Formats: sequence, C-alpha cells, structure tokens
Amino acid sequence: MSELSKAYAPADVEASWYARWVDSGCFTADPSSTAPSYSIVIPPPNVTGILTLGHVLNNTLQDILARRARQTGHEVLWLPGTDHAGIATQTVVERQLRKEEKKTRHDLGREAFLKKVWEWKEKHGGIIIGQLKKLGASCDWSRERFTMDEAYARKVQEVFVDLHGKGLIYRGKRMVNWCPVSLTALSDEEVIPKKQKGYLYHFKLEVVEAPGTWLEIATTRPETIMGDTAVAVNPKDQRYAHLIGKHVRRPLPLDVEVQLPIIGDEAVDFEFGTGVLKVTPAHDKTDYEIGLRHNLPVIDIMNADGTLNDLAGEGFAGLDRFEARVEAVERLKELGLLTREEPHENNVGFSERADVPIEPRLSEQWFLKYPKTVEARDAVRNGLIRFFPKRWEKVYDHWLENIQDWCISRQLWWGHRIPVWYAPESSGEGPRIQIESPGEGWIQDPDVLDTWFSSWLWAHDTMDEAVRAKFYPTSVLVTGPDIIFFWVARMIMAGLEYTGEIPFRDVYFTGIIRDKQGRKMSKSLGNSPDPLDLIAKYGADGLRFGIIRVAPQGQDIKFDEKQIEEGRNFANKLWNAARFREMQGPCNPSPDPAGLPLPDIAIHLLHRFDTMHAALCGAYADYRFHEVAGLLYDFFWGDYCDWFVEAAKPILNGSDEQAKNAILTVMDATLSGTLRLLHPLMPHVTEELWKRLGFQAPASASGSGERAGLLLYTVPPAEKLLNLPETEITAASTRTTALYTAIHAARNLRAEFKIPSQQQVRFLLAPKEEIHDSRRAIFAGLTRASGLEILDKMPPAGTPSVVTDLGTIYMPLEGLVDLDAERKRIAAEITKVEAELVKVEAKLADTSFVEKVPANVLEDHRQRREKWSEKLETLKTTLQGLG
RNA sequence: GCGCGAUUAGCUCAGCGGUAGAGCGCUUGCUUCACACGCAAGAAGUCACAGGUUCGAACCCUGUAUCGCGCACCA
Repeated sequence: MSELSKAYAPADVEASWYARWVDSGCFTADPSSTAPSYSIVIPPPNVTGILTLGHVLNNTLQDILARRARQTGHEVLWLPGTDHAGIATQTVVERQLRKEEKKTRHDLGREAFLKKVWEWKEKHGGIIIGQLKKLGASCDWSRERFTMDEAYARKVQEVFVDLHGKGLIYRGKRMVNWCPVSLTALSDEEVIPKKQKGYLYHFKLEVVEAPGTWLEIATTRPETIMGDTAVAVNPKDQRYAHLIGKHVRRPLPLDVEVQLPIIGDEAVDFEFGTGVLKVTPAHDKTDYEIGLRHNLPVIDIMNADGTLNDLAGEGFAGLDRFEARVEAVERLKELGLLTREEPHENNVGFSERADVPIEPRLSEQWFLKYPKTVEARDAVRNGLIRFFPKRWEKVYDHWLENIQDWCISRQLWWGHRIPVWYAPESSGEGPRIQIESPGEGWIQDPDVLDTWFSSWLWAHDTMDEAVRAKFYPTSVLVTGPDIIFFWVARMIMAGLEYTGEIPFRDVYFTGIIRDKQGRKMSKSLGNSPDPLDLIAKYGADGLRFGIIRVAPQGQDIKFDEKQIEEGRNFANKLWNAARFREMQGPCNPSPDPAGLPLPDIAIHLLHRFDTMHAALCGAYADYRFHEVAGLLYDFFWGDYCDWFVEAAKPILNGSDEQAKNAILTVMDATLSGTLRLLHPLMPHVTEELWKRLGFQAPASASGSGERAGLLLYTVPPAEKLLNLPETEITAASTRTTALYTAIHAARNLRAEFKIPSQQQVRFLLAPKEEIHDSRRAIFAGLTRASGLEILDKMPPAGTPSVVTDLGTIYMPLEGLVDLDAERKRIAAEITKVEAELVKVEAKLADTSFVEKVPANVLEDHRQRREKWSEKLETLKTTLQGLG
C-alpha cells in the first residue's frame, strides 16, 4: 500500500470509485431479490437543466437514503431520469434557432422543429446526468427514464384517453392564464403573483339619461376600455343603485359610439376605488363571470402576443398592451375625462417561465377534473402518507379542499401531443379521442399536454411490471415544497387512480437554498455558484457533507461557501486520522475489542461510539439528516481525534505491547465503524480509506468479502462495539471524564500563566483518590508536562492551582510566584463558584421544587451542590494559604 | 384578509421544559513526530418584546413587533 498523502486530494479518488461502483453493478436493483425493498424515484430534472445547489441538496439526501438502505440490508432502487420540460426546452431551442439561423419555429414547421429539439436533447440532455454522477449519486442508471420515452409517452396518452372516457377531461372555452410571450395557456399553478407599483386611474363618464350626473370609475387597466361592455355597481350601494338600467357612453375608441348599460352585480366591492367597475368580459376573469350573468357581449381587443387588434380602434391597433395603457391615459386626458392618477400597489400574475404579466384570455382549452381528490386528501390526513416536516400537510390539505380544474393543454410543439383527432371537413363526424390516427384526412389536435401531466405518472409508469411488483409503492419522495401542488399532490392522485395505491410512503421536503441576502438562487441573479466548481475545489464529499450539515429539516438554507469548506476540512481530518493509524502498522481487517484488556479511555470511546450510533439511527428514522452529520462530525473530530487519539499517544509510544495492541484494535473498530456510518454521507473518501486501511466486512455480513467494499457492507441495526456491564462502563466513563476535565483545567492554567506551548511544566496533584500511573501519563502527555506527580509536601504559597475532580492540581513556577495575582485569580474563581452554588441551593431550598421535581433531576441538583461546595471549600483553603 | 415559518454569540445556524451550544470570525500561544484544510486556551448571549402556565420557560400558551413564504383578493 502506498503511503497516504498529507492532504486528501478528492478528484482522482472520487472519479475512480464512481467508475468502480458503476462497473460492479452495485447500483442496479434486482427485482427478484428476497431482501426487503427500498425505492426512490428521482424528481426528474429538466433536460435543459444544469445542476444547481438545490439539486445537490436534494440528490445528496436521496443518495444518503439509498446508501443507508443498502447498508441496512435492503434491495434498493433509486430510479433516475429527466423531464422533457415543455416550455423551458422549447424556449431554449427557439432562442438558439433565432440566434443562429434567424428563424422562428414556424419557419421550420412542426416536424423539422421537433427534430431540432430532439437533436438538442441528445446533445445537452445528458449534462445534468453527468453532473449527478460527479456528485456520487448511486442511481440505477440501467433504468434511466425520460418523460418522452416511447413507452412512457404512450402511457401519458393512454391516461388522457382513459380520463376522457371517464368524463373527467373535457374541452371548453374558458378564461385561462395566457402567456403572451410563450403564446400558450398556463395552469393556475404556473402563475406567480408579484406585487407591482402602478396607478389607479380615475375617469368620469356622464350618465346619458341624466345629463350632469357623472360616474367616476377607477381602473388599473385603462387600455382595456375599448373592450368594456358594461359598467357595474353593487345594487346595495346607495350612491349608485338608482342609476342601474341607465347608460354611459364609452369614451374609447373615439370613432365608435357605444352606450354601456349600468348594471348591478354583487361582485362589486363598494369599498374599492369609487365603487364603480368597468366590465371587460374578454380581459378579466371576474368581468367575464359578470358578463355571463348579465349576458354581455364579449369584445376581444387583443392579439395572442399582447398587442391590441383592430377592435381597439385607430391609434391603438398594433400597440403593445403597456404602450396602449399610456396612450389610453393620454386620450382620457385630452377628453377631459381623467380625474385622478393615484399611486397603487397591486398583485399581478406573472408567467412563471417567461416572467411577464399573464393576460386573462378567453380560449378553447382542455381541462381535467382531478380524480381521487378525496382519497388523496385522506391519504395524508390519515397518515397513510407522512410529510416531513408535518406542517406541509396543512398546505396540501388546503389546496385539495379548494381544488380547481386543471388546464392541461399547451400551445406548444415540444411535448406529448393531445390524442384527439378531428374529422375531415366533409365527413361531418365529431372528434375521436384515441392514440392512433383514425385514418386518412383526420387531423390531430395541434396542442400538447402540460409537462406535469406526464410527470404525475412518474412514480409508477417509469417501472415495468416486475420492477413495480417489487418496488412500488416507493419508500420516500425527496423534493422541494415549491412543487407540492405541481407534482406531489398530482402524483398522489395519479397513483391512487392508476395503481390503487399511494405512490410513496413518506415525503421529505427540503429547504430552499438562498444566497447570503436571503434571495432564492436563480440564473438571472447570477447568485448560484456552480456546484461543479465547488466539487473541483472541495470534492464531492466535502460539498455533500457541508451542505447536509447546515440543512435542518425543512428550513431554508442561507448558503455560504464556508460551509462547504468545513465539509472539505472534515474529509481531510478523516484522511489524516487514517494516515496516523496507518503509521502505527497494519490494521486489523475485522477488529473486535471484545475480551481485550481495555483502558478507561477505550471503554469511554467505544461507549461514546455506541451512544452516537443509537442517536444516529433515531435521526435517520425522522429524516434529521443534519443531525446525522453533526453526530458523526462531533464524535469523530472531538471524541476520537481530539481526545482518544491524543490520549492514546503515550501508550502507543510506550513499551507495553499488550496495551498498545488493545488501543490499536479499539482504533480500528472505531475507525471502521465511523467509515461505515459516514459512508452514506461521504461515499468516496470512506470507501477509499476502507480499502486502504484494509478493512473487511465480517463473514456474517451480507454482500461480504473484499469484492463488495464498503458500499454493500451491511451494518447490523443494533451493532455495538462495546459489550460490558453498564456499571463498568459508567465507572470507566466517569473516570475518563474526570481526567479529561482535569486536563482541560490544567491547560487553562498554563494559558493563563502564559506558559508557551512547547515549554514543559510540572504538575503536582493532591489526589482525591488513588490514581493509576497510566492516567498520570495521559495527563502529562496532553498537558505537555514532564509529569503529574503526587504531592508529598505543600508547594510554596501562591503556587497556581486548580481544583478538579482528580484533586487539586498545582503548577509550581520556580521564582515566578506572584501572590497577589494568584489571590485575585482564586477570588474570581470563588465568585463564580459561589454564584453557581447560590443557584443550586436556592432551588433545593424551595420545598415545592423538592416535592415536585422528578427524582433524577433532584439527585442531579444535589450532586451539583455537593460538587460546588466541595470546590468552594478547597478554593477558600487555598486562598487562606496565600495569607 | 387567512394560513405557515423565522427572530438565540459579530456571521450562519443547532437546541425546543431541568447548569445557554456548534462552525466560522475575533483575541492569545503553538512550523508539538496525522492534519495550519491543523492544535490548545480565551472573550463574546436580558435566547425580539409583553403577559400567562409551571417548582422551573430559549423551549408550552396568549398577544405584539419585524422579516420571509403560501393562499385568497387584486376594478
């Protein structure tokens, strides 16, 4: 074995291990396995996508779960894939087409354009998959899926036909959210409300039947006046009720003279604006509904791209809607009708993808009345599906309670084409809902389906019969709360409808990663670091560990590169601890500390490991990943490196071979144990060290032998490194804690007296009880002292001292005794101890405390009082000794 | 308007009834024979505010404030 280098260099290690895992087929799920199954379907990233920190978090969590499940003896399927992402992908390819060939998709025609998109997909679609591999994702790549795979696409169309047959899908002319840039309808979920600063324009109109009476109207959209077909007031509004039935003259367009009826409708809020509403049925959802109630004509004055059409009249036709707004205000001014422009903030719906205000538009679309809404709601309400964190259950429930039909058709080309065929003109037949063409002359619906209409089948239609039999329902879904409606809720409904089962047992919602200012990471802000750069700089393991460690359950994460640096540092710490072990000679491949004469520090360490392991199992059960990371970090860095290894050095440098051997075995057991438990989080470095140090799975473990390596090592659920009677463990732990605390106190004493680290000192101990030589050696080693000698006569008055659980420790400083300084120091210490003592005593003096408190807490307080008063006594004696 | 979250050390955040924690940053000392991506020591907090419950509250309850998110409204 080559010697380990001084600093861990992740790049080569990570690449070579990943290749070995894939080659050995370790990630490939076996549907015929008899082991219990564990499965996850990846939230398919967009084919256009590149890896973001959000993906890193999300997929690291899934990888941890997958690898942990392998370790706990499961047959694991982590099914990967990508999403065709209709609008996003089409937009990217169209942009490229415009840039490189100065053409639009219409110049190419549907077929040629789609060919381009497929070419683009073949070329770029694998990027994000490659990036996931760099991260170490243990997906079953042999089962990679794409939402436009032939088989999958067929399922999507079958579902459409089926739901249509059940009467749940229908076509209708409705008010939809129209994106004037993408030129397609959108679902309600794709509309993002944004606060906008604008104006509320007030203008007045004279009542035709009552000259001299004016109605003042407030609107944020004067550019739609040309589409107005009524003016509405609330019939209960005393100010205006008497005018209902009369008319006003519509001011625009100038060359068309139209009288609008004044109608009464309950939907008008008389608190808002002037209490008079202009009604534009073609360009506002509420107005459209009012129009239906009052049988109003509908005048559509806009083109699909948000420009105004000829019905808007002279001077407006051809203008963009926002230019038209300015123009309309000008005209009203000229007419002397504009009375006021009042600054006004309102919410405007923006298209999620194109980031422009959507336009309410009347159009013919396909809609879905969701299936299994009640069952889907109950599945979560009744705990059949569990959400982590639980609070999202309420959000989910609320959405399902108020669910609206889903507009599923999109006026795009890239996607699953709607399986509806229209008859040749002459035939007079109605449309047919089927996948294959009914024959010559039939024309397929030009629209495609909303991307989510394919994603909602992801949990089951990515699997074939055999795989589904073994791995469906899946174990857990790991995703962001931002797609709880888009995806999670819909998948639950689809699962219930098409498999009769829930698609997953648990849903873990990650937090959202934000920048230092708390803003969402986004391409446009340029505030999202490239994870590949971070991997290059800190290693995939460093990135994974760093991000997991700061990602508490469901809380948003403010990203700071420092966090990743910590992850890298931890990998390096691990590396160097292994390096140190390697320098002591070969490791025991299957170390077992049982039966060895273990010193206290070893018992203490092994017990700490077992305690940590138990806590870790609990943390996994509730998906508290950051706790898993924290436990391993604290145990390894603190308990193992800082204390145990340092304390063991005197023994390792000593001559007692038996003691040395015991220490090395304990190190091997702890190191290999840590590598195993850490593997799901930092797979590459742990695998590398496992191999380099020569550890092996015991023969009893499944996936045994050298072939499998760490990836397939099965950790027994209740594995313990230490099997000793409880009393023995407690005694050894107490002694070790006392020793370590004393060491800390002595180091503090050194620092206070500014003894340089390299300078040796002597410590003298007035022991409280017998103390073994080996413990004194440890003490000396960790305090850089020549020794801890047992006091035979009192040192000179004023010798710095500290009271510890081992006894009082003196640090003789020849010729440097400063009585006054020492007096002050002790006095300060007394003040502190007294304060603690007062607190404890006050509690114990309180009868209701003593009566009501649980026994263990009471005992705890009593011991504390004991300890503090003992310490106080010693300190007082010392102070007296100083004269 | 309704709902949800956050408010703890300079920063980023854990903790969520029984002696206030971590990492970073800061101060001091260390090229100590695994690691300066390190070691040791230290300073630093009325746990947003006001009430309440409790023997005991950062933690539970009620309210307030500030920030953020979602839903609804949005003329």
